[in-house]
Amino acid sequence: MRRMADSKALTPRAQDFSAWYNELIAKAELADYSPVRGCMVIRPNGFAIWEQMQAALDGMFKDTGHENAYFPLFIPQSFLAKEAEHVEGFAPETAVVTHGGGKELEEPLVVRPTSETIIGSMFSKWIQSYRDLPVLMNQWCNVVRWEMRTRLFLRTTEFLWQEGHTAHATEAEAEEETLKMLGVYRTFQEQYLAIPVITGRKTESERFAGAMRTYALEALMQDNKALQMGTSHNLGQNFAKAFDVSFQTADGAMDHVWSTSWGCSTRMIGGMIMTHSDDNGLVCPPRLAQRQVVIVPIHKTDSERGQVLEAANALATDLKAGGLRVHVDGREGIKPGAKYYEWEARGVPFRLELGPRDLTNRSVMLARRTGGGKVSLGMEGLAATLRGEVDQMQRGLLESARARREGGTLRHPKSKEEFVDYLESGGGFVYAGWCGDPAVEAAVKEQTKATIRVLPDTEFRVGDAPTRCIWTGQPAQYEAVWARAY
RNA sequence: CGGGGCGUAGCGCAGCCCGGUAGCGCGCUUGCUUCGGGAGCAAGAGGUCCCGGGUUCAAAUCCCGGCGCCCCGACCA
Repeated sequence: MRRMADSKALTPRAQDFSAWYNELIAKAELADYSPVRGCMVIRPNGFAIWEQMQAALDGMFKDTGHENAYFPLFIPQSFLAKEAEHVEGFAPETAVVTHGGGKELEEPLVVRPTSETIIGSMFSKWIQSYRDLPVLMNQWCNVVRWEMRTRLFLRTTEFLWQEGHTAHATEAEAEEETLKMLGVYRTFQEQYLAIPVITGRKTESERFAGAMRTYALEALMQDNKALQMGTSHNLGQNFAKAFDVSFQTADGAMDHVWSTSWGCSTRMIGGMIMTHSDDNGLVCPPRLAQRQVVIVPIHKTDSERGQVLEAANALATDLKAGGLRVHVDGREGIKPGAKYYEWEARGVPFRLELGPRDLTNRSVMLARRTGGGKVSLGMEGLAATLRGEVDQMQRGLLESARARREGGTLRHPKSKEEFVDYLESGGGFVYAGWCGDPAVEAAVKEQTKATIRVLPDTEFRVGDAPTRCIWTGQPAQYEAVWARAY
């Protein structure tokens, strides 16, 4: 009995975080390995989460004036080369198609690692006047980056994402857009994923290849490693110049547009897993759960079964009308306990147990995936009660994730030794002064494996900014957040 | 690309050292009994032992050569 229980349980996080992560994904049936190295199959349970994310983000993009479009998978190889930094950054990780229809192609085609180039070439056709601006587009698509080492959801050769691409008449407008979308991501990640993020600027070493400035959102996972949850780039006029995206201004002059791009991907699913889940399996924030409530009917005899199932279905109908996503698990031949374990592993936020005793009492047993055991509830007003539970769990997940992050954060170490010790002993974010020298970044990485995740926005800082670089003791140019990262 | 590990039933593994009819657990199918925290019994289905050579009367097992995957390091959403 003991052994059987063990064989069904996940490796505990404390024992081996990486094994736990992989086993959880298998057990919750979120994804599986493909026959092709480095690629993943997203299974229905995982894809449903992605669909919830897409729906929420897509609405937010449209609310901010963006339109969806679709640009092709294949990009002429020469396009990448038009922006010097861009080709240097992406060439090593592209997949290239050399043959089609049994013949060698005149020009090889790159499978898109991102679409700035093809979009730049199209924008140059479509944009003539300042009256055409701004152009605010987004596309949902797959991209391919030939990675050396992969990990389900966090880094795979092919992944799903959205990439927003915009063109503006002025630098200020482009910067505003870049920051606006960073804010949209932040709202989404806090309100839906329940993941607290730090926003800020990337340093030169982590700037997007071809961008003028890159901003990012960084979250801290349960193992105290940082995960980049999305990026937003002010591309300046770099791609506009490379692809001649120019327009006539109101006073008749010619200028190149200022463009932006921003993206976030299925990696967020990995971030969600590593932020909230526990040794029993996935914990899915209720706003993103395809099934917020699962009803498990309990019965002994056939007549009970009929009655209980009927009541369960009626309850489901009622709750659905009340705006909840509900599933009745009427499978036969599986004991209720087995169903409990299964739905817990899959991250369903709420379980309702409905049996003969409940029918007599006009009650139902509620079990929460996080934040408390079972309680008996009356049937009256249950939908409203559960909507309240959804909100409460959603807030609770964000709050506890924020508390955990702050617990794993060191602000302003007193010495270089304290800084290094913290990073080397499995600590999370460290806020410390930085003189701005890239060589310091490299040296810190060499010794501690930690990098500057972000130069944080003001609101994430506490107290007076450090005056000295933690590494060199020189005057600090920036306050930086350091961590080991995925 | 460097280091480590592993390829045997859907999944996890044993068997290999010491060659001789391919096994165990979970899962799956059918039936009966069960059902408020991972059910029990009974009967079944399911395998080119990663691939290709070689040695041998005989290879999952020994030898040679490939391939693949996972984990740990250098790059990356």
